[in-house]
Amino acid sequence: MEEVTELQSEENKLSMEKNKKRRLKTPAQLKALEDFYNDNKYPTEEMKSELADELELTEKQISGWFCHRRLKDKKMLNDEVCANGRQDRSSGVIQDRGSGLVQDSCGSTKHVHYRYLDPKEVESHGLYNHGFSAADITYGHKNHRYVENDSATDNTSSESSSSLQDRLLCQGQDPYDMEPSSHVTPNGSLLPPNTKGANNMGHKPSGYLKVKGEIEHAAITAVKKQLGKHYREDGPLLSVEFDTIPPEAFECQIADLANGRLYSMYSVIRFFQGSLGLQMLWVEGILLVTSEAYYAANPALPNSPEVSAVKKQSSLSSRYDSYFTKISSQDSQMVRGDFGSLHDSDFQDKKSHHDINQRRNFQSFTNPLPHKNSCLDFNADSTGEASAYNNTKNCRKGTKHGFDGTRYDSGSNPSDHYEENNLVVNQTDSLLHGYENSNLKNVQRGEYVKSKPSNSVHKSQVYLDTGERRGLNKRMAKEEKFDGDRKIKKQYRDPDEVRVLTNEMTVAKWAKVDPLEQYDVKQSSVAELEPRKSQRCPFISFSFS
DNA sequence: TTGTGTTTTATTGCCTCC
DNA sequence: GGAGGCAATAAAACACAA
Repeated sequence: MEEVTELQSEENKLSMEKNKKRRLKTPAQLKALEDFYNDNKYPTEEMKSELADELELTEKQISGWFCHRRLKDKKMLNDEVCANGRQDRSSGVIQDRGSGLVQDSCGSTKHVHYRYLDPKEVESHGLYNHGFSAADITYGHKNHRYVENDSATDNTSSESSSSLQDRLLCQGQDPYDMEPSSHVTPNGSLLPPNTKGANNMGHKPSGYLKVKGEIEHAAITAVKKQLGKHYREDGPLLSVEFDTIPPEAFECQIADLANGRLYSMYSVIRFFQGSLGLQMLWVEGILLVTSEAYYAANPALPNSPEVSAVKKQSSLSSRYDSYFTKISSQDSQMVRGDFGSLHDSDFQDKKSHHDINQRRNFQSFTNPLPHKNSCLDFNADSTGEASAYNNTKNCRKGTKHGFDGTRYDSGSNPSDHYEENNLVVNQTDSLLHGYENSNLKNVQRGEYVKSKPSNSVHKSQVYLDTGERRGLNKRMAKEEKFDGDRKIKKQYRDPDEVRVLTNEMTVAKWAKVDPLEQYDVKQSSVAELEPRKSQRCPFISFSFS
């Protein structure tokens, strides 16, 4: 009898050990579970039973799996919120830290999951924004992710989570990009990117984050200062961090009906970025030029009526104005466009769907060396394939629509011709010599508001299909990255530009750390290089072959 | 090959709701 | 009080770099 009991005990022990030995679900099981989970996160007993039979698992296993799956979702959501919170704090532009968005915003209502917040990431990853806003983090998004997984062969929950996390965390290639879309109210207070952030009000970040918070208040003030009287309390929300130019901006095109050509809006933006060395960013409907030269006001905005008055405050802004003026006045055949229309309701919808991509993509459009960024450079390495699609457009745009007429005093040098893709670029000597000074001129403090761009250029939206767009974005990003690297090397070969480059890089580097210092550095850069500002304002003229 | 970190699975205790 | 869910924990499985 005792032997029987002992034997049973032994069997039970073995059974327990056998059961304790966890067994991985097969891919098919996981797929079925994931599919089911997508439809119903809380299956009933019957469902569990059916699923258990179907998958040859126990109901207990099914229940456990669903339980853990929900936990996983929750954890991932928290992680994402944390990531968002970190990038909010570290994006280096504008943020209201004092509002109480705290580091533990990812904590559950029950427990504070500090283990989900790696302090190291705050210092490392945190500096490289992930480009996810809280709005992006929805169950719908997740569901979509699972749907995608369904199409894959052997997709496990592990892979799905990894893919999402990759998207979240592996976008930090370039420290210059991907600002999240947190917002401040007109008075500068933070609109928490998530409700949990709000729930955690009262806590304050400590140490590094605390410092950041205080600094970014100043950044808000700085931008307000830029906006000056055009800042309206009742106006559109000022983005805490500069939104990147939406991909639609690069996709919408400007039609030159007379010549049967289309020029991308990206061409225009690239032109300003490259030729004028400006960093252009969307800030809630405002095209903001972060080198403090000017910003282009969206005519649709409440403050737009005041724009025309401001643009005359600076000769520099007048120059920019002239660009658009000439576009509108000289080329009457050009269909008039509207920068601001990028921010109409239609765009906003699109924007919400492409937030992730745009932040990711714009990284590639943001040249770390903006003052050397031009379509000339961009084309220099192009092979003529479609990957240079916008390069050509860029130059064409510049040629046909006022770039010639607004090249100020930079004489076109016919000898400097680069022919590529049926395009001839007339390179001015200013590109080679006085280029960086455009920054310096532009950097002068003041309010520069471009006159209504909507009256100057017109977009006729020609959207690529998703796949094509994705491919182009990818390719552009790749090329841009390569181009940027190449330009860095190129620039270092030019001793005359090394100093400027260093300054630029310093600014960029500092900007990642301290947005307030960024302003100081820029100003100091201006002061340091001020004596050279008499050089001709660089501009590039273009002409078609 | 090994150490380390991450993910997944199983178990357990606590809480809430009916 | 039982069922279901959540959260914590442990441990196996896995991935990956040195």
